[in-house]
Amino acid sequence: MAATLKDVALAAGVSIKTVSNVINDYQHIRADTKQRVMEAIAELGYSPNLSARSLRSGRTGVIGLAVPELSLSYFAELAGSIIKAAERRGLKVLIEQTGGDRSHELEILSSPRLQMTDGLLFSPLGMSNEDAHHLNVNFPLVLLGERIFGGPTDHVTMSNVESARAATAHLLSKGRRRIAVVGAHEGEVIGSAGLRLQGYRQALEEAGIAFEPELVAYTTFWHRANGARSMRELLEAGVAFDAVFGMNDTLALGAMRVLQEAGRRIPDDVAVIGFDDLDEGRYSLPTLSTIDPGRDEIADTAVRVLQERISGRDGETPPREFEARFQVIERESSALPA
Amino acid sequence: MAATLKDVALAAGVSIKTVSNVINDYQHIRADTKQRVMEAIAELGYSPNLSARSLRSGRTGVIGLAVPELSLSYFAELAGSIIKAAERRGLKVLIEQTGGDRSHELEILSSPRLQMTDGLLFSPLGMSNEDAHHLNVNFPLVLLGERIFGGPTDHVTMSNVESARAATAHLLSKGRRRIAVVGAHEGEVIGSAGLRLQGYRQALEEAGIAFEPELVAYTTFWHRANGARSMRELLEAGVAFDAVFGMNDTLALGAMRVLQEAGRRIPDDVAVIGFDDLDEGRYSLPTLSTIDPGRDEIADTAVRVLQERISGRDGETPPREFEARFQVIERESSALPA
DNA sequence: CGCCTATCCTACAACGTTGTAGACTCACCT
DNA sequence: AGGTGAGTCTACAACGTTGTAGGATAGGCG
Repeated sequence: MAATLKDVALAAGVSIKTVSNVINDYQHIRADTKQRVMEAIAELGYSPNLSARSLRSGRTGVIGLAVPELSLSYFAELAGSIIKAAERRGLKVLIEQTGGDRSHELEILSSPRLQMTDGLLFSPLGMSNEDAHHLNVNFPLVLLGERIFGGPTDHVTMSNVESARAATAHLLSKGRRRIAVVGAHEGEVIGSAGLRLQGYRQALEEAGIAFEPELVAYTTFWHRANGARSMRELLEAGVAFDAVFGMNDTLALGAMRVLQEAGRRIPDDVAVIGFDDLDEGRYSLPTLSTIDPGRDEIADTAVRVLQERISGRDGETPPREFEARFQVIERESSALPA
Repeated sequence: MAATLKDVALAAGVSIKTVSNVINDYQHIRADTKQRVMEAIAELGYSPNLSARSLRSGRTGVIGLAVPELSLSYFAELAGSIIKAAERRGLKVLIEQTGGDRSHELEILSSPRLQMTDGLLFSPLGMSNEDAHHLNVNFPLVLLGERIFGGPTDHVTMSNVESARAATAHLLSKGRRRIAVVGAHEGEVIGSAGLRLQGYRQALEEAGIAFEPELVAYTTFWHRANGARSMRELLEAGVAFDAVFGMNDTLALGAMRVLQEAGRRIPDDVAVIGFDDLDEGRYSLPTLSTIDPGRDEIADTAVRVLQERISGRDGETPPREFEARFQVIERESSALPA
C-alpha cells in the first residue's frame, strides 16, 4: 500500500496538515520540523495521491488533445510538440483520436468522457464552420486547425492564406507559370484546402497570371494515395503544367511519385512544393520543398492559452485568434529555375 | 458549477446512494424510481466526477504509454493502435515522450509523475538488458520492444529473429545472393538490431550462403539519414550486392534514395526490403517491400495484459512473453527475380 | 399467524487531500 | 504589565464518490 499523509505525519510526529504544508512549500515551518517531515517522506517513499488532490482542488493537471489520427504524420508531429510544450508547463496530455469524423468529434465535445482533464485542445477535421456553436462548451477549449473560424473559443492556427501565397510565389520566382494545385476541396471556402487555394489565387493575381480551373485537382482526403491519383488524372487529361503545389507534403509526395513514374524530371520539368515540413520530405528523392507552418509555435501557444483559460486569470477575455509564423523551405524539388 | 449526486438526489427525491446505484446499474431498483433518477440526471446534465470516483476506487481508468518520440513514424502508429485498443477496453491513454534517452526512461520508472495512471506501457530505447532490474516497480508495467528480454514484467514484442529471417529468405527466393544489411548496431546481441541481424544470418545459413561482414552497415540511429549515409558508404567502399535488407522502413527508404541517385535500378539491380510496414512505404517510388510486425496485435495484447495485471485477476502469475505474428509484404522494391 | 427471504431504499463512513479558523508561543512595543 | 503581531502548528470540515450495514415493506411458507 502506498503511504499517505497520515503515515508520514505519524512517522514525523506532526499533524497531517503540517506534512501537507511542507509538501506545498508553505512558508512558516521551523527548519527542524521540515527536516523531520522530509526524512519521513523519503523513508516511506510517500508521494501524493493525485486523485485526492484533484478532488480537493478541482484540477487534474491533465489536458486533452483530440486529433484525427496519429498515423497521419502531421498530427503525430503536432502531438509530439504539444506533449513537449505541456511538459514545460507541468501538464500531462491525454490523446483522443476522432478519425476526422464529424459525429465522433461532436461526441467528444458533448460526452463527459474527458472529465478527468482540465481542458481540451481540439483539432477537428470533419466539423465545418456551421458547427461552430458546438464549441460552446462549459470547459476550457482551444481550437486548432483551419476548419472553423470566428468560433466562440480561442483559436490557434497557421497562416494558411499567406503561406500558400508564399509557396506559390516561390514557384513563380523560379519562372514557373502553369502551377497545378493538388488537394482542393470542392466548394470549400473555410478550411485548410479553401484557404490555401485562396492564397494560391492571390499569388497568381499579384503576378498577373490568370487562374485556370483545369490546373486544380480536387481530392476528398489528403493521403498519399489522393495525391497520386490526382496527378494521374492531370496527366491523363493532358493538362500542361511546369509546377505543382501540394496542399500538404503527403499529397506532394504522392504526386511526385506519379510524376517520376511518368518520366517527368523534378525539378527540371516540374517543380514541386508541399506544405507542413514533415520529416519525410527531408529524405525523399528529390527532397521536398515545403512550408514550415510553425508547428512548435502553434503547440506552445495553444498550451499557453489553454492554461490561461484554465487558471481563469484572463476572466472574460473574448476569444482570440493566433497565427503562427511560417517559413518557405526550399529543397531540391523546386531548386531549379524553369 | 457541475451537478453532483447530491443535486440529482434532491431533484429526484431519493438518497444520494440510490442515484449512485442507478448509475452503476445496481439490480434492485424499482422501474419508476430509476426512471425519475434518469430524468433528473438528464435534466441537470449530471456526469460523475472522475477524481472522486478514482479516489474512492483506487482506479483512474487511464494508462500511461512511454515511447521515445511521436515524430518517429513507427511509434506514432503504435501509439495510435494502442489508443484504439485502450478505447475498446474503456481506458484512456496518457503519452510520455522519453526521447529514447536512458536516464529519462529510468526517471519515468522511478518518479511519481504518473500517479494518475493505473499502469504503464513502456517502450524503452536507451535502456539495455542490464537495466532490467529497474523494471521492478510497484505498479503494473508491461514492457514493449526489443531492448530487454527476460525482465521481471510481462513483455509484448514482435518476432524479430523469425521475421528478419523471413525478410532475408524472401530476398533469397528472388535469386539474390549478396544481401547488404543496413542498421546493425556494433556488438549488440539483444535489441531490435541484434535480433534482426541474427535472423538475417540464420536465413543465410539455411541457404548455405556464407556471411560476409563487409555487407553489414552499422548505424547508431535508425533515421532516414542513417540509411542514406550507410548506403553511400557501401557504394563508396565498392562492395558488390544485389539486395538490401533495411532493419526498418525508414532506413530502407533512406538507402533507396541513395541507390537511385547512384543510378541503381530497384528492384532490377538491387532488391530492397524494409521492416515495420509504415504507411510511407506504401507510396514510395518504388513501393517498399516490408515486414508487417503485427502492430495491432501488439497493441491489443499489451493493453489486454496490462488490464489483467491492473485488475489483479491473475494474481502472482509469473512474467509472460508474447510474440505477435508477422507477415512478409511484397511490393515493388523486391518484386523481380534477379 | 409468525417467520423468513427478497426487494428497495437510506444513513453513515471512508478514500487522501487542502482551506479555514484558531490555539499557542515568543518577541517586541507601549 | 498588558497588548500586538508574527511565526508555528493543529483540528476540523469539505471535495464527490461508493461500500457496508441495516431499515422498511411485501410476499411466500410452514
